[in-house]
Amino acid sequence: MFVFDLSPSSPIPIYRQIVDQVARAIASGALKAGDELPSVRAAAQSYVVNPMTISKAYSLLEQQGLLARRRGMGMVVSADRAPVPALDRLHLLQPALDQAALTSQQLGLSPRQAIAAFRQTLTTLYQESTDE
Amino acid sequence: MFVFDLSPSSPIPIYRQIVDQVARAIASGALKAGDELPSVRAAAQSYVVNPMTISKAYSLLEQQGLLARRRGMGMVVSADRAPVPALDRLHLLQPALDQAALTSQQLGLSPRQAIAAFRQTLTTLYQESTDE
Amino acid sequence: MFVFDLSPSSPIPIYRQIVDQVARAIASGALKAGDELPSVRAAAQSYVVNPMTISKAYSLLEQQGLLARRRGMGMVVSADRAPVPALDRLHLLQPALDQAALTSQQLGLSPRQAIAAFRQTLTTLYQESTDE
Amino acid sequence: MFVFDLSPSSPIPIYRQIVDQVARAIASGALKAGDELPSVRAAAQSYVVNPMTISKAYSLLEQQGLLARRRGMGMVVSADRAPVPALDRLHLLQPALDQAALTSQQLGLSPRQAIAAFRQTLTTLYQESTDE
DNA sequence: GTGGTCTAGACCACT
DNA sequence: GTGGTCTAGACCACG
Repeated sequence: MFVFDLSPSSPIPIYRQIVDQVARAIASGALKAGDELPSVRAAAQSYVVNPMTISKAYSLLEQQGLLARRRGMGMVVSADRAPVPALDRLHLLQPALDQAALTSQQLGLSPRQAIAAFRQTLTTLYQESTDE
Repeated sequence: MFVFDLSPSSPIPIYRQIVDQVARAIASGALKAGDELPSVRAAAQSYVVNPMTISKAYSLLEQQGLLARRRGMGMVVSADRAPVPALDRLHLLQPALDQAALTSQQLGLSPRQAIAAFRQTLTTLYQESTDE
Repeated sequence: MFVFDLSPSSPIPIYRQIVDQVARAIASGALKAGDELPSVRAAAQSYVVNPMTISKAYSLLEQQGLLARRRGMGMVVSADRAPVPALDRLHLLQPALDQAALTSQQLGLSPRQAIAAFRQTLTTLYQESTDE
Repeated sequence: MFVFDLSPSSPIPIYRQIVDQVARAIASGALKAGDELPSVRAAAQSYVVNPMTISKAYSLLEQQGLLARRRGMGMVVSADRAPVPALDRLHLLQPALDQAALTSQQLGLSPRQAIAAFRQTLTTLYQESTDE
């Protein structure tokens, strides 16, 4: 069963965190067509969140065509979704890269410096997840 | 005169866009002590923004000690601000890098791919500003 | 044996689709007194539907007096049902017409356009069923 | 200012009624780009509905690109929406026509009868709105 | 059991 | 003033 990683204190609304995580999990293939998601009530209890917050996230994902409702039987990953090819996944990363590049430029840093810092950040992050 | 780059449709509030851009310009040395900023009225008119929004941004920058209010003469960059050393500027870049790295990981991309895409993004951006 | 035309993805609940179709078939004379309906189990298997859904639909039809339960032998169309006169059948059509007319008006279409489109729709539909 | 026609007793959820009506009004040209909608609070008070219900409808319309948020200044009809050509508006009517045609067929009515009844329905409805 | 809708009311952010 | 988010809790429809 899929696990969310929610930060209630983050400025990003909870429902948005859920939407983003599910969307990325589908894009990366971690969630496949037909996979079930935690029920609204179960997720609400697990993450100590109001059921409506979970429901709102699921509804948005349904509208995007990523999830499908099975009446009375919960939500599943939509059938018509192939894992997104790596090239398109890079597109999903682009906004974050644009932001970082712009900030770097406005700070007067060189591309060399920015890339070095990004490499360091990536290394640390990916190592953490390997450690677990 | 300093020029803002504002996107009303961005999820980042307008006043925040202003604050960030001014702060970075000062950190990078693009804005130096004594440099004048556009008046609230002028900026509001130029960028089709509510004057209160400009004013709020200036007030925040004043609170941070980056700008100083000269009565009847608009805002100027504070005198006591030396350009921030490159090492500290990297710290200002870190949040954007964290976001990009996290997104990359959730999309199932390799660090190699992410760095290559970031290098490309930087190259394009820095070239544009050279062209002008 | 009577055939249902069920759309699991339709916003109309499955049990309602069944009820409506059987009721209309009886009204039009397509189903006559004594005609048998598929057993709950058979229908559930054929249409990949929860048996309770079929059962619920049959129960509703029984309540309306359209179907009769013969113990151990499935459901049959009630004996006391004469085909509904055409005038009354028009009444059963009215809600669908009301909906179409209202939509047409809200879209700013002329009655002329709406009727032309409806005629086209009917022609296509009736032709299809003749072809089979 | 745009006026809704809400039926709290209808099986169609209130937020859906709002979404449909606004979408049709934009499609028909009754609402034009830049037109303002009633504020969430004002509408909630006028129609004796919870503000969240209005807000939900507006959010859905924003997602569809029909409405745009002006931060702190309410919702307006999105700028990039030309009135939908009549041909496309007929497409929006099609589902209702399909439903009516199918019902008519299942009732064993002739196309002639169905069209006559539809014409009558349209005439009554359009006259009513002229009378007002 | 499942999700959907709605309410009442609180708090926050933006302009 | 504007809309957005979240909660707590009720009720409904579907399978």
